[in-house]
Amino acid sequence: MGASKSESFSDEHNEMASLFKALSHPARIAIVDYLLSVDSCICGDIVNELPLAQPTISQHLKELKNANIIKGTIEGTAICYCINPDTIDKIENHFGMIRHKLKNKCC
Amino acid sequence: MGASKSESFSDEHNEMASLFKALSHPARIAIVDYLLSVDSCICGDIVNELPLAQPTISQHLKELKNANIIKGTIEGTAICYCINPDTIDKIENHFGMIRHKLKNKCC
DNA sequence: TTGTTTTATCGTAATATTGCAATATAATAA
DNA sequence: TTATTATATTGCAATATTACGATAAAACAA
Repeated sequence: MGASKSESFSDEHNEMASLFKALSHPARIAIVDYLLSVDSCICGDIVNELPLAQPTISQHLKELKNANIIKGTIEGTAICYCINPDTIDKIENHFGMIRHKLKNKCC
Repeated sequence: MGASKSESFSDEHNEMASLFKALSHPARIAIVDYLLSVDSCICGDIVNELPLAQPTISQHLKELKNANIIKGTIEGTAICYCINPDTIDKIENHFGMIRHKLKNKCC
């Protein structure tokens, strides 16, 4: 085989796995970090910030967009990218649940 | 190509990406969830909980162990698995940083 | 119109992941 | 010793990901 048996798992588990998969590459972590490092949204200059070719970055941005981790709005010729706080919330809530359950355990 | 250019990114970005990669499969999310769902550590019955063959689960457990997300201690014939709270802390701190930086932004 | 700039898509090669049967290993029991 | 039980490893096929050159598309400028 090779494909993951996602149909065997719950929607919740698949959804969280998809979010983490979107964050599972250093280039995508670096993109998120860069978007956070400036005060406003970033219009256009992400390609110059990373040591990857433009089509590769475009592909990584697409994955982050598909996972709703970032949002992109067209501004003339460029595209402005921003973090989507709602998705950050979702991930934080997941770890809040983990933290809560860990309190009841012996480890 | 195909291999990710991890040497081009910072240690911090690579480390976070590795943690998220370990959580990027629904079976591994389900394993973590199961370990959290009982009051004590789990000795042995993870294989019966998931719709995957024993070698596949062993492989997923290995990845979670390599990422320090779970710990395993030998108990006679079985192995007891537990969540490693330190790694959960590390991930939570990362999102704490993201949350902090998001407050200074316009989105 | 033509040219420029920015981002997306296509095509493809290199590499990684997923899943499992078969087998091996390790600890205990009989 | 020989079983038995629990987990790990090996080997391989199927599939997914990563990266990038070439090219396309979209918006604007001259």
